[in-house]
Amino acid sequence: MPTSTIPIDAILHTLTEAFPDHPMNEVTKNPYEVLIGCIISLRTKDEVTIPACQRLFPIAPTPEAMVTLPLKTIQKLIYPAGFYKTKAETIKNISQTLLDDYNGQVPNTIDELITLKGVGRKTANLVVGLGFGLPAICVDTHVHRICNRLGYIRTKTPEDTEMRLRKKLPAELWSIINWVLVRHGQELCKPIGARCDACPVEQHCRKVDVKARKAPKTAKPLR
DNA sequence: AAAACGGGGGC
DNA sequence: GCCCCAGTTTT
Repeated sequence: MPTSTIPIDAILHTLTEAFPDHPMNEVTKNPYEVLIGCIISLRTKDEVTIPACQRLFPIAPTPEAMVTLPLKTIQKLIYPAGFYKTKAETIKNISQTLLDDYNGQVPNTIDELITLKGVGRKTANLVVGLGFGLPAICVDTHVHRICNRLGYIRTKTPEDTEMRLRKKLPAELWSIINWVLVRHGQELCKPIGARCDACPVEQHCRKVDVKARKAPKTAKPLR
């Protein structure tokens, strides 16, 4: 009984065993801290982001506490995460906006979240999914690539992918792809040189557009 | 759609 | 030094 449908739920279930939780949710599930953690994580690896969060959150777990911290203090706490000056300003600015416009609460809708300066679609979706536990899809290049590589969908841009996933994928599976597919993409299902040998879901994969690593050049022509 | 922006980390 | 990085903002 061959089926033309990719068993996406089985694939996600298998990958969830490999990547049980989003790193940020191992630090906090508090919406405010998730939001601030997302700012710290911009263009920054998890292993640097997490310690920065663990230094900052105990000192300033709320917008009220955060706005009392001098900018320099925030900068120092998050320093190794990079972009520390901009990030500190963004963190303080967001906290003040939450106090001014949202009674100190983090809004739980994409539309409201993206009005905060420094918060875009990706961060907004992570806050909704990780902070509030609501269905949210955060499509990046990894998710986009893997969904197409599996043959689950065929789309040109991450935006298209997000739209298609909203239609095709059951809402209860939305938020888990935020970390499962990203992690999978970072560690195994890479853009070039995918490690299909170690892939736990290779049996389900159609390997659309899988690129091998280019053979190393054997010799440079001398002259 | 593409560039600008920003700074530490890996190599 | 040079390039990368789960992004956001501006042109």
